[in-house]
Parts: sequence; structure tokens; C-alpha cells
Amino acid sequence: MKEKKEDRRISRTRRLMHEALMALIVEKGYEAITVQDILDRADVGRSTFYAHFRDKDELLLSSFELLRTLFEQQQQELLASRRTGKDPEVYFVLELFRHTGQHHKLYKAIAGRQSGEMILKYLHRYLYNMLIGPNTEIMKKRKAPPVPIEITTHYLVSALLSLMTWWLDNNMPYSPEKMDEIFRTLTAPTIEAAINGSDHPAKSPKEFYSLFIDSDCCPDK
Amino acid sequence: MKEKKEDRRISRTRRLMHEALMALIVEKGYEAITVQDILDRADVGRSTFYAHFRDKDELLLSSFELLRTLFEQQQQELLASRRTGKDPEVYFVLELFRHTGQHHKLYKAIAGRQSGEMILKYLHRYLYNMLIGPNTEIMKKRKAPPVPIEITTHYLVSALLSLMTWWLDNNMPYSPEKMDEIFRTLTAPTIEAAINGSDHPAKSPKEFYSLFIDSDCCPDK
DNA sequence: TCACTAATGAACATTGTGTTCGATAAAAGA
DNA sequence: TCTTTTATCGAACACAATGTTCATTAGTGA
Repeated sequence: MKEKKEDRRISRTRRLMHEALMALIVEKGYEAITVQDILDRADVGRSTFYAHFRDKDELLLSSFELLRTLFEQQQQELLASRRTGKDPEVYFVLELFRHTGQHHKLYKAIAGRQSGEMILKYLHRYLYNMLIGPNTEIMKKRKAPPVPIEITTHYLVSALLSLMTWWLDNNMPYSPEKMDEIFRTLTAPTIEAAINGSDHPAKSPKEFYSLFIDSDCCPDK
Repeated sequence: MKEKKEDRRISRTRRLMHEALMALIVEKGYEAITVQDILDRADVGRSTFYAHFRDKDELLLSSFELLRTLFEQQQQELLASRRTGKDPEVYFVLELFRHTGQHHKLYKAIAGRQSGEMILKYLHRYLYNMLIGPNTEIMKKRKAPPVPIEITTHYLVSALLSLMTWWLDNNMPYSPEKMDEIFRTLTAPTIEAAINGSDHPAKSPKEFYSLFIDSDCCPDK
């Protein structure tokens, strides 16, 4: 059943503070926000703030946790509802882009350019830990990879986050489905090369740079 | 030749402040540093600091510019010395990894985990602007790419920076040459797919995820 | 040597932080 | 509805850090 023990005043205060923070991040960027700004916007007393959170960072982290829980619950429901269907798969990255599109205002405040650096590091670690287990499992059954698994995982998480923040910071000019397709286009060949092993070895520097430089010579400056 | 107009006291003071900042970043992280910390470490007066820099950020940015100038000068010299040789190519990413290895203490302070988020954004923009021009040039001569060039460029810069910071934060367990090879292994197939156009279209989500899930059937083809 | 100017250090106003506590108002429980 | 509980208020406080000012000191270049 419901664990509805929480005082109405508590939820109200916390909601007001979270809303104030989200609005302020979009307006002036996380670093520039003072606790006083949050108090004024949320119309909440100073001591009330410190009764709930140690500081600004803890409030932001709490907002992030709220969003993460929302996403994970939705994933669970999706997984349950599809278990009986013909296609039981839930594609993590696609669903993440969809969830981001659905709650883009929250995501923009929490994971966008204006948010605190701390959150992006936290997100990175969260996704990294999510991937490193399965990835290591896979590696046990394959031949030795040309690139260490920790690096590949780190790389893939950075790649996903870079697409995500680009998308948010450019006001989401593409659909979640398109972004997922872009992600797959950009990373699939990398994954095949780095995890499953490639038929051909790495290109030499010369070959590699010719991808950029085009047939004419002349490296810039 | 020399523009040696600068007062010895000025260079001395600036050097002391830069050194103090670098040491403090490694010790306690950029965000935790106060101006007072820098003054104590550099043994410099309060008003002297503000005579040189508006704030902490400007000092860090100045350190970054020093390093960037060092790198660019070295690149110019390298380019000049090799112009007469048999291999006139200077490979940017390889040279960047080499320079990083050579000055790893500075790079770790300025571009590592402990540094300010601001600098990484700055670096990202710097590298992005460096690549977006040539990339767009190339695109004019090719067929329409499956992924917009801005996204691919953003993606590649993030990928390079993620490898760079991983390398620094893990005490550089590989040689610059190895890191360059890893970079090429991970990005070359992506570049071919995204910039030069791919023979085969993006994998479907199902195919894509089977790269990870490692079902019994083999995801070749 | 001398004119110049960078560095000093102490004082100061200002802003933001985080804590405390009695009074008040709103909620939960009977 | 009445009572008990407790979250919030608001004002005061000590503290830490910022950024400015200015008269004084001392190092520099010519």
C-alpha cells in the first residue's frame, strides 16, 4: 500500500524548492544561484531550507534522484507491459531519449549546459556502472579486445552524454527516435571494432587523417 | 627580437600564482580553492592578486592560455622542421597526446577531474571550432551525410576529451602512441560511417542491442 | 643615482553561509 | 471538535570569503 506518512507541509516545501531551483538554473545557471535566490523564489524561510538540505548541491542531487526514480519506474512498467507482448525488448538508449523528450524542461535544468558540473559527473558514473558489468560479462566470452573495456565503456558513456546535452542545449531539433538512430549510427561501428573485435586492425595515422584532410594534401596551418 | 619589456616582478608574481594554483588544484580540486589559499601558497599580497586577475577563473584561464600557446608554438616548430623531411605530416591528436604526456602535471591540473568545469567547456569549444571548419569543407564535396556535421563534430570532440581526461585521471597507464591508436580504433569507423557515408544503413535497435546482450546467435554480417 | 611602478598590508564594506531559538500556524490523531 | 505534534517562520548571530582602497615600501630599468 501507500506509505503516506509524509506531512503535507513537507512535500509542499520540497516541491516549492525543487521548482524554484529548476527555474533558476534555466534563468541564470546553477553556479550563479545563491541559497537566498532559492528562498526568495520558493518563498520559504531560511531555516526551513537547511532543515531539508545541507546545501545547494544536495538539493540539486535530490532533484536528480527524483528524475532518476521517475525514469526507472517508467522503465519497470514498460518492461512489465511488454513482457506479454510479441516484442519483449526495451531499448535503454531509445527510452532514455524518449523520457528526456517527455520531461525536457527537467532534463534541461538537470543535465543541460546550465546545470552544475557535479551532476554530469554523477550521471557519468551512474551510466558507467550500469554498463561496465554487462560489458565485462561479454568480454569473458570473446577474444582479447584491441581496446581495454574500461576505456570503451568510458568512451561510450561520454558519447551518449555528449549527444544528450547537445540535443537539450539546441532545443531538441530532432525526435527521440532520430537521436537514437544517430547514436546507433555513430557508436555501432565503434562497438563492433572495440568489443567484438575487428577484422581489420586500426588505421595508420596517415590513413586515419586522410579521412579528414581529403585527397588534396595541405594540413592546415 | 625579444619583447622583453616586462618587469621582472610581474613575471615573478604571475609565475608564483600560476604555480600555486596548479599545486592547489591537484591537492584539493579547483572548486574548493579560495583566493586566500592562492595568496598563502604563492606568498603574495591580496591587492597584488586583484591587480593581475579579476578572479580565480581568470587565473585558471590564463594558465590554460599559457599551455595552449606552448603547444601551438611546439606544433609550429615541428611542422617547420618536418617540412623538409620525407614525411611532412604532423598528426594533431597524436601530438596532443604527446604534449600531454610531456607536460602531464600541468595538463592534469588544467584538464583533469580536479579542474574547473569551465575549462573543459572552453577546451571543447576550442577544439570544436578547430574541427568544424575543415569538416564542413569536406562535406561540400561529399553526398549528404546520415548524421549532421555539427553533431558528428561535437561527438568527436567529446570522444577525444573523454579519452584525454580518462588517461590523465588514471595516471597515464599507456603511452601517447597507444592512446592515439585507441582513439583511431574507436573513432575511425564512426568517421567513415558519419562523414564519408556508409554502405550499410544504421543498425536497427534490435541488431544494435544484440551487440551488447550477447545472445547465443552471433551478430555478424 | 633617480624616476618609475609593482608589491605590500591593513582596513573596510559587502555578500553569502549555516546555525539557533522562541513564536506561530498547520497538520495528524483521537 | 479538541489536543498534540511538528514544520515553518523570522530575526539575530558568528563566520568566511570577496573585492576595493590607499599610503607605504622596495625592486627595476635606464
